[in-house]
Amino acid sequence: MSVRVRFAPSPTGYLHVGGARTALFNYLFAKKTKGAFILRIEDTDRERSTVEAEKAIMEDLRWLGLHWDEGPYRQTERVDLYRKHAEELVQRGLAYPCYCTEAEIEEMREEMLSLGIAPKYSGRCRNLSESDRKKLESEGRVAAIRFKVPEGGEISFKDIVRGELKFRFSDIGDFVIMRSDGLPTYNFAVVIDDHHMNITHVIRADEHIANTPKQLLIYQAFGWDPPQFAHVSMILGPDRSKLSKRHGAVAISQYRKDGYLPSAMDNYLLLLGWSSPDDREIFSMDEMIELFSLDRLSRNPAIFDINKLRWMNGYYMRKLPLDEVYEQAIPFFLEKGFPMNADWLKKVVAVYREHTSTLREMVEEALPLISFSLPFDSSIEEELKFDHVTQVLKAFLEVFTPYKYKEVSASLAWELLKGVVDRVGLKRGKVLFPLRIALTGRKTGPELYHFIELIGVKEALERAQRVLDYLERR
RNA sequence: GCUCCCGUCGUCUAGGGGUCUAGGACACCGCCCUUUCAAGGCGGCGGCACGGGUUCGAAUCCCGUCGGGAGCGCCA
Repeated sequence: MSVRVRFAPSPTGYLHVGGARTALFNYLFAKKTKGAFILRIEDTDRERSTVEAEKAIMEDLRWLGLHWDEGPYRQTERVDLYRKHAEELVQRGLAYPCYCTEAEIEEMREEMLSLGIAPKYSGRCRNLSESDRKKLESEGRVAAIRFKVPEGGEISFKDIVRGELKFRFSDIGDFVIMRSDGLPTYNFAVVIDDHHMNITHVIRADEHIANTPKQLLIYQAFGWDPPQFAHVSMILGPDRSKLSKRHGAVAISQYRKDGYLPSAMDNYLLLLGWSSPDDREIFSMDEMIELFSLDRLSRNPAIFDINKLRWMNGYYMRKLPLDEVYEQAIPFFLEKGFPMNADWLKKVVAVYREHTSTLREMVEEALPLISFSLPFDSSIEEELKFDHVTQVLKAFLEVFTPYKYKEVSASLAWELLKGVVDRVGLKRGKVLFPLRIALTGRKTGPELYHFIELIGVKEALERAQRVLDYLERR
């Protein structure tokens, strides 16, 4: 039987890094085994599910390059299926209607907790007679349906990443499978769907381990073969608790907005819980697919390290084909008001990607190319207070003026700059640094000759002249 | 409280009885390069949670302790 896996987010928020990693693992496994990757939207929580969230999640999955082969299936479009199966269980005596209210259950829960026993459903409605039911219904109570968990015994399964896992029935209370609003609960819908969708492997986060015995019970009740399970450890924040908003950005869309590349994101996520047989860490999507295997999944939780992501993103910015980085950078250039001249912008990318870590940073660094205004910030002005600065500017004007209307390459610009240095007769740094300040208004940036090539000699001369006038007027 | 999961450099990890003086990557520190910041090159710092076993031999196997995490919902 060919592999079929699914990613099943609930559309109650944006795709976060943990979900993205789960999706990635499923995707890689599907591609690796030439199986199918299915997208299923678990939207049975009507309160919190939104179509916006669903769209956002799909957009982020596409951005990451995790394209699904089937779906999206929505659980709210399949309620008849769940209802039918729930009724079957009731008829067979494996499930029963429960009339307890939320308040009553909460009360029981508190009480058990205070008594120091595991808070699970008491089974109060388990053995209701037909007349009891009628009476409760006449009170206007609407029933939920609970699964009847066997009294004694245990259930075990073999997890691909964790090995044999065992649970006692006595620790599991009768759990709701159909809510009083007629929609299935997670534990029920997953099983019905995974079975009907012929899912062969369930790759999901660690936090679902405790749900697995309940799901197994349902498989058993229907006489279905369960899929194989692979429970991946969770992604934690720096304080070792489950990664959440208070740890900083967790939404994939936020990383996109911050100027991260999807390829870097995928690669980094892969390393959070998976390692290659050799020491390699950088993989293209094709290589990931080629190398991925479930048996190299890590058992321990991983802390999300933005630092390494940043490094990796910078690495990808430098290694990826120029055109690809340029494509990704376009929105950032637009946002900052850069002129949309593709040839020129590609040169800008070629220069500025060398020393920045994100697209946003790269564009921010390149801002002096399109904006220049005096006076500079006071900390920058400090650098212009030396006597030799006017001398430097004059020498620059003299050397570059003959090239005012010419195309000057970076290498020619470099030759000319060396001429300026000679003319001033000071050390390179003494000459080039103030010149950098004057032309860019910043202390840092790419090599000056690159900068001059990018803005053109005419613009450079104008800037130098303006700074010179400004200094002399002072 | 109960159940379950997990403990190798600060972080991600390799390792699965001898080849471990524990390997790689990020971060950090230093040096080189240099026109600034980076990038790059070279080098350095740094870890098997603890205690008992088993064994000729344990990071690796077993037990316990401690620590961290998750679950215990008519959320998923």
